[in-house]
Amino acid sequence: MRLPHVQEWLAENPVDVLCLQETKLVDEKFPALALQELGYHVWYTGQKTYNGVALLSRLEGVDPVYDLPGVDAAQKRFLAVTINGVRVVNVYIPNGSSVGSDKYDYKLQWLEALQEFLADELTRHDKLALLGDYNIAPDDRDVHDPAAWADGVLVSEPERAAFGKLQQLGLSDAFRVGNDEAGWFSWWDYRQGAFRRNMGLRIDHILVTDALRGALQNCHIDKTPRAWERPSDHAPVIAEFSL
DNA sequence: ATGGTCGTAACACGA
Repeated sequence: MRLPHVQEWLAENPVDVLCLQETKLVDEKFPALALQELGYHVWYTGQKTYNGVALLSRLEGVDPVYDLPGVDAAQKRFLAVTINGVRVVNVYIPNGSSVGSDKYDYKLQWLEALQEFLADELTRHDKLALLGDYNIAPDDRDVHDPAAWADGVLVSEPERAAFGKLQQLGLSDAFRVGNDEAGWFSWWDYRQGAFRRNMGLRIDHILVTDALRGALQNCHIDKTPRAWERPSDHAPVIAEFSL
């Protein structure tokens, strides 16, 4: 976790809720105090070197869940907390490595388990947001070079179908509520000067129920921290609601 | 050209 970057970003963007993925820290090493000092309640579940998710909130939260039922609990990729009546579900969906690999099969299984979890949660929560690193570019507008990426991991039809099933549960892609343009990305490879050349993918998303969609004021991607020194390869997605 | 970068960790691996 790049704590100085989180602190610097929050100073400019004092959001009510922040979801982090790939913290890559065991819980004993999570910088809870530094974030509490900024006025946040924190929840986190992590492991050494890989995965790890965290959730920050200015308001108190209840009913935390630290594992997605039905998948390997050793991989820390899931964290749900209810804040101000909104069920916030933070996910780090598996990357999948390459189409046809064991990791790809695991990704599709994980997405199936996520759909089942959400179908149940949605019976109890009118206002729900599913957000994080999905490792899926929903359609070709979300890919800098669709021909080069065709059928590869992050864009393959089964992955996009799984994303579609999440939408069919009644969830809307907040970014697409107000923007149908191609060429807006949230992740750029470290190689080949990909960020400078805007060779990216939009794989980080905020999906919301209709009750939240009605309160959505705007949704955008902040490319600023991707240009910082030693950055994350992702850029934050920001959604604003009037609740 | 089946490459390239990054971080952690270890001389490889996952992203």
